[in-house]
Parts: sequence; structure tokens; C-alpha cells
Amino acid sequence: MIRMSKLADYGVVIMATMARERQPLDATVNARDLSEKAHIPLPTVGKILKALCRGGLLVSHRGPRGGYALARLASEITVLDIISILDGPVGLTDCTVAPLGACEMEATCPVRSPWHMINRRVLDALRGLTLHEMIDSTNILDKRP
Amino acid sequence: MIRMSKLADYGVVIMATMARERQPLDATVNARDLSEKAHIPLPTVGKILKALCRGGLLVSHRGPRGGYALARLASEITVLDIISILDGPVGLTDCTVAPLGACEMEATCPVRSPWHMINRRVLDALRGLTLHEMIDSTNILDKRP
DNA sequence: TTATATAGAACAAATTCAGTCCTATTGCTG
DNA sequence: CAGCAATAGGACTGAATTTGTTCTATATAA
Ligand code: FES
Ligand code: FES
Repeated sequence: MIRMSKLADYGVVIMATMARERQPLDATVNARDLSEKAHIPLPTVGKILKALCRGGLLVSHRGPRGGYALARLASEITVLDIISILDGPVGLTDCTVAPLGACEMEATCPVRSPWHMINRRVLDALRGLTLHEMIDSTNILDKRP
Repeated sequence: MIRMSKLADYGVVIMATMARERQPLDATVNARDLSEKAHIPLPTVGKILKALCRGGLLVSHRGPRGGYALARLASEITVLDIISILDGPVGLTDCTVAPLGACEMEATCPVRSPWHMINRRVLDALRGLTLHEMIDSTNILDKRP
């Protein structure tokens, strides 16, 4: 089906929502509010936020008035960062992700090199979009060479 | 995990193998031979070949001395063709594939437009590689602007 | 000290995928 | 014409992955 997981999908929405809501800098947002704003069930939001926090994209603050905040500027966070944390290494085939030598056909494989090229393009596309660009509606996103 | 299915993965390998083996034009290759050459179990190869045939990428020939042959020139078959047939429409998120109006958040969704851009890049990468380029080893595939 | 919010792991249900098998149909060949 | 070889198509099973929930522990503000 060539989809990323729903967790990663939600993760991107959540991060975008956070970036957009962060009017006063260092303001923390709690899981409950995010759940409402993003229309995603609370337990799921919690799970995703924890993972993103562990991955270093968010910083957390416990206790009353606690919550989460972006760990870096929105312009320093890419879509690839988010997906990698929630879904593991990005790659269209197992062989492009597996360590060298893991596949026994490596020497004679007719598709290894082409896949690496395609994979790099996909990675570039994901790395090329930052959270900041994503929420900046004045930016014409649909321009292309 | 953001992988395509193994079926699609195998499908690309099989098509590449077919294109490479087709020394005498219109020679048909049967499933058994392909299974051996590509190191993929016979029943699975059969399943994939049937699907590719239904998808219009191969033509089949039944009976003794039967088999499969490419329906078009290798330069007219792209990786996207193969994957679309075996895995359905390519898209990283459900919303980029779903018909307009299927998602209730469409109007206010912060990530819809960015995803469409990324998706188009992925599609371009897959459409930009033909079977012919894939098996032409003299072609330096790793060149990039 | 108490209420609030996250940390982290464990868990059950649902979905998807991989791989196999079986029967029908087509066409060659003796 | 009979028999064999190969694909067509679908059904089926077991495994793996994913989803979404729940529970307990820990930190912190008031
Ligand atoms: S299938 Fe593993 S290297 Fe090509
Ligand atoms: S989540 Fe459906 S349009 Fe954005």
C-alpha cells in the first residue's frame, strides 16, 4: 500500500498544529488541548507526543500547567525527522534500508542501484520540507521547477 | 514503516529480470524459469505475473511453450506502473489518495497542501525511472544535479 | 500535600500481508 | 482426438504489523 503509518501521519499533523499554536514562545501545550485541536483521540496523541519527546523533537514539562513545546525552531524540524522517529528509517524497500551485506543477492541484483537513487529522491523530498514552511501559508508550496 | 509491499518489490525484480532476459524479441518466459532466475518461490511469481498481466504490462501465452512477454518496450514501462498495479495508488498518506471531500478536515487541514507537494515528488521519482534505464548498466544512475 | 500532567510499558483487537493451493481454461503436440 | 503443459482466477490460512487503550509510576506546580 506504500503508506506511512497513521501514527506518523498524525505525528505530522500534531507537530504542525503545535508550531502554529505556539504564539507566545516557550508556551507549552498539553496533550488534551492538542487532541481537541487536531481531532485525534487523547490516548493516541499522548503516545505520539511521548515518542516525539524521546526522539528529541519536543521537550516536556510535567505537573500542573505542564505540556510540550518544540525543542527547536520550526524551521529546523523537517518532515523526515518526524517520520523517522515514529516509523523508523525511511525506505521503499527492505534492501535499501538493510545494512550492506544483509541481502544475499547484492552482487547480482538488477535493481539495487536504481532503488538507491529513487530512495534518495524520496528522502530529499521529505527532508526538504520544514515545519515552518508547512505552516507558512504565504509560501507558495506548489511551485516547482 | 513506509515500505511498499513485498509483492511490489518482487514485481520490480521480476520485470527487470524479464527485460534483461528478452534477448530474442517476443520470446516468452514461463513462470518456472523466472522463479529460478529471480530466486522467488514459484507460486508467488505466478501470482505476481498474473496481476501484471491483468494490469496490461505483460501479455500471456497459454499452453505448452507458453509464458509471458512484455506488452511494451522496456523504455515505455516505469517503476510507477509496476507498483501501482501491485500495490494500488501510490501515496504516502490516505488523504492524498482519497477523493476530494472524503476527509472532513479538508478545509482547515494544515498539512494537506504540503503533502500533495511531497507526494508529487515521490510520484515523479517513480515515474522517472523506466525498466530500460534500470537494466542498462552503462547508464550511470547515481548522477544527480 | 494534593491535583495535574507526562513516562513508559504492557495489552487486546483489527487490519494487512505473504504465501499456498485448488479448479477452470486455453492451446500445443503426438 | 486425447493428453499434457502452462496460465487464469479466486479462496484460504497463518503471520506480522498496526492501532488504540489502559495501567502504574514519576515529576511538579500551587
Ligand atoms: S534484493 Fe537485496 S540487494 Fe537487491
Ligand atoms: S487530514 Fe485529511 S485533508 Fe488533511
